[in-house]
Amino acid sequence: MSVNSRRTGYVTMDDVAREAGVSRALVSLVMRRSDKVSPHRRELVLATAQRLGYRPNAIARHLASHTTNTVGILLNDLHNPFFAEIANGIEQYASDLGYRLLIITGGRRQQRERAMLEALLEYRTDGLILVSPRLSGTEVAADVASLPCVVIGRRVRSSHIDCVMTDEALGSRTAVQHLVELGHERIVHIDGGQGAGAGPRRSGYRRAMESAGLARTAMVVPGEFTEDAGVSAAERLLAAGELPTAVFAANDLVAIGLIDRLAQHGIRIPDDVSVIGYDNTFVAALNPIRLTTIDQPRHEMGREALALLLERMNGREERAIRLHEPTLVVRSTTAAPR
Amino acid sequence: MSVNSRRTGYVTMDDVAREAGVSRALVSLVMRRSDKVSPHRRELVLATAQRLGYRPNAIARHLASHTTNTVGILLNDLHNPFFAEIANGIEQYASDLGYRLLIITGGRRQQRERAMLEALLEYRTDGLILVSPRLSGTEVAADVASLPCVVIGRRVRSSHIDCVMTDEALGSRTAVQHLVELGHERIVHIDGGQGAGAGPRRSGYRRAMESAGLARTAMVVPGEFTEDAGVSAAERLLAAGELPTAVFAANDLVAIGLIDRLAQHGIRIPDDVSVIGYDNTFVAALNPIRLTTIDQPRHEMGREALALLLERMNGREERAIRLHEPTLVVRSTTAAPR
DNA sequence: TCGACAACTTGGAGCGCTCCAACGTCGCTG
DNA sequence: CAGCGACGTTGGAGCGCTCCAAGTTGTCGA
Repeated sequence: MSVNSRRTGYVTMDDVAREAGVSRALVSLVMRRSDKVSPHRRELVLATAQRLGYRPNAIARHLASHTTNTVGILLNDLHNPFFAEIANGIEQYASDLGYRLLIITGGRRQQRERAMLEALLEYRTDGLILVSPRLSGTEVAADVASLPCVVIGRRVRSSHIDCVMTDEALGSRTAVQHLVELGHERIVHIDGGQGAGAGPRRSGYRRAMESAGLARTAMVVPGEFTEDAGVSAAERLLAAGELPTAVFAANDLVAIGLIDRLAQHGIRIPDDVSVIGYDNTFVAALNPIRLTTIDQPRHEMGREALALLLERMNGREERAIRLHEPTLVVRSTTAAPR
Repeated sequence: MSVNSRRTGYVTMDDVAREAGVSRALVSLVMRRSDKVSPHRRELVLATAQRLGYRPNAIARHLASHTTNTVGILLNDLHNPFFAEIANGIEQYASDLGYRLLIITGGRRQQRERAMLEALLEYRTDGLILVSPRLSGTEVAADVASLPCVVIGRRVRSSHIDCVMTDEALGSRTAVQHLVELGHERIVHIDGGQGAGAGPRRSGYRRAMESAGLARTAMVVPGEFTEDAGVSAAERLLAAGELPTAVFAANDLVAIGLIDRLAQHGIRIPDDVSVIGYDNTFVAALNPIRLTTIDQPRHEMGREALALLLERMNGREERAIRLHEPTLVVRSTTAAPR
């Protein structure tokens, strides 16, 4: 056993080189699949590496080459299917390209998100994708400075950060229009509070109601992006006495919580109240639920974020904003009012 | 601007040292929060680092210190809530401890899982957590060799690999017993095919049926861990003519697919057929679904896997197997047969 | 047969950090 | 006032790899 492998427990490039009787540089070339190595030598090196159980050390490679082949991802919350599906989209494309993902979740608190972002930056990944970050735009921009960076789900005004978003205003308008076309007038919006995208959805709702001539019946119930918030909102509506004929929920989870509580009170969906969600996560598609909702192409958005990142790495300087068009998915929770 | 920062675009420890008029080693000590630095110097260094915008390079640190403070996670599929919830459990504990997670998903194919594991190993993470790997136990054992490793969701017989599992046989028995106690006799099992845990659940079902004296009515419908498999199974049952009075599905998704298709045929759940799932992912708890199921403490399992890993890193030699007790969660999809 | 030119190889200088032996300094003790 | 720890601090030798300038071969036409 060589000196090195005795030290660290790992076989190193030096070990392979010594054993194969070639130089370390040659082994390096073989490992990097250079075509400047004669077939004979290549085979010799590969066979030796195999025999010794050599595995390249990515850490050392990264340090020496100043490139990591890794993209850092800052997620809000793995638990939320919306984020998981975006991550999945990134992941699949990345692994096709031979990129690795370093995933860190920021958790609910802004404070922690900052710490996590800080940690992520220490890894010197080739780029960064932030999914619905809670941090302020200026803070993000300052932190990531020179690193290629793409933000998903929010607009960040900084010339060196790209954004992948959906047109939230259009999404809201589409939702409201769908309900209006069915004949609804009393349409309530349950919002997403501080969450990313909540603001634009809320104002989109307001404008859509106005342009439909329904400004006077517009009403926003404060919420959050959770099922519980939907339950609370339902209770609030029930307590208020007269129910609206339709509800536009900030996301699918809110819609589901709402529907459940209303159902418990004998209110039928969509007969008595129509409900539309947002995101079209796989949960909305589940058959016992069959929620009408606004689709965001999560998979595609993840994929595109990575694509933009690669463009940046390859030198693109000008800023890119990708605005996806949200689309209406009609299922079983909306119908004409009685 | 120093030589270094001009080269790589980053401020290095040398830059800070030079600027502060101390040695690089001192800066290193400060960055590692050593208490062998005088308060005066510490402050000087920190202030200088702050001023220059210095951020430690984790890559270099890892190479020099032979420890990464990072744990590698190999997940089957981020999209499946079961895995996402386990990852979430690991993540929360890890970030409390200051550990990072390098998450890689193996995807469906075994071939790709092998490549991903290989890639993960190159990162020389301090440890490895494999969640329901598809690779054979011997292959896993050979690959991870000397690295601390914990497998979740499956038994791997290798003295240097720990396992965190639930007692699948007990889970199956619990499910069957619940149905038997309600008065069911014709209980069918839809299995998980090749997936991790499918085998033990299947045989657990068989044994439970036997000991309930129902061996003759036992029947296994081949499936997979997906909603679609549940749909197919439902069609198969419908085509077979006489329906069982109860179904034990391999997991929640299968149960949901099954319920949906049966419902489409006018079959009421649980009035006509009782259905019980497995996993108790958050989907099962959603109110429009309210699936009776067997709970696996996913969060806790993730947490424990990491805890075991840390023990290994701290020198534990003997093997640990943690067997969690699955528990019955009764909701609205099971009842006495008519 | 010789030189030129490919095609391959190689030594060595880093990458940015950790770690350790060694080196001041000091305030004290005898 | 020499001698001695204790405490801070430092230089330098790596960690395992990449990358490049500088060899070393081999081939081929003149």
